[in-house]
Amino acid sequence: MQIGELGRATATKVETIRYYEQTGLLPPPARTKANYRHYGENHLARLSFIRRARDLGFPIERVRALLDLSDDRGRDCATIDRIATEHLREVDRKIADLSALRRELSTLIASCEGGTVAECRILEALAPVVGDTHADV
Amino acid sequence: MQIGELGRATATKVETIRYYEQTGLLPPPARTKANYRHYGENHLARLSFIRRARDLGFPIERVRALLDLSDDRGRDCATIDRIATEHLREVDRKIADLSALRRELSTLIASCEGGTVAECRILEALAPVVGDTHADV
DNA sequence: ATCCGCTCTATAGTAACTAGAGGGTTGTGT
DNA sequence: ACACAACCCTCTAGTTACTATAGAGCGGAT
Repeated sequence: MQIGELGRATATKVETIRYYEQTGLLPPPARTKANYRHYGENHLARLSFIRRARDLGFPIERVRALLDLSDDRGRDCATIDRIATEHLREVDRKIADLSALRRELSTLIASCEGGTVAECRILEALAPVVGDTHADV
Repeated sequence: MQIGELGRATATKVETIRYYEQTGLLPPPARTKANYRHYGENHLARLSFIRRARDLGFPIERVRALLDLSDDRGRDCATIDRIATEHLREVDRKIADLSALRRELSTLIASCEGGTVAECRILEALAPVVGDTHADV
């Protein structure tokens, strides 16, 4: 598979793929004798993961950490457990936020179908956490 | 509330808040006579929404569209319905991806507790959609 | 053989912050 | 009253994660 096809399969611009290779997120693929990049299934899986994780709001370094969980065969369970648990907590937080947003969007749509432009509480779906005075990311 | 306090309450750097004001995402607040920005509850709610929506991977323009749903009192139901339904679809997609990732993380953690560093299928959680040859965002 | 659409490298530009310089303000301590 | 830390201000420059452009090579179809 060449770069354009990989791009289409993952909704990624060709330039972005080359950028990921530059920054070491995607391993350099084999080259044809015309110096074209040649990708396989493993690249497809990895790039798909990167793109979708990015779409979910994980910064590059967090994506890299998730990929490392998959790559590093030689790490001990305690370390893997700690890192995975951390990620799990963040995933749960994101799911909770999305569910709240989903509920408000549904309500909004339902009230529209009912004919009334109801008061929109969408902002309250992602309301501030009370008492969260330190709130470091 | 002044800018630093608002920043702490929403885990946002002061510079970022001023940047959001510059770009029109956050309305300019009142000023004290020393020219300090002075914020109220509405700013807090709005900024919280912006930050959390950004954390969920929505680009600024999409956040703006969501905020407009909340702001624009004068729009007809058909328009609101169309936009909200679009957002809902994306939210559902994100929830599905996060749920898959959550499942794989849980499996990984469980296998660790079982003592074995099991084969990690985390990459497959966000595997490419087969036959998705166009895949535009 | 030539055209069109792909690929290559290298560099410059954009979006969304982030950090720093240089300077004013406000609350607390003596 | 004065100092001093911890705020705030504007303005500008730097960083991250792409995105676009320039200039050139490859490769299947006509």
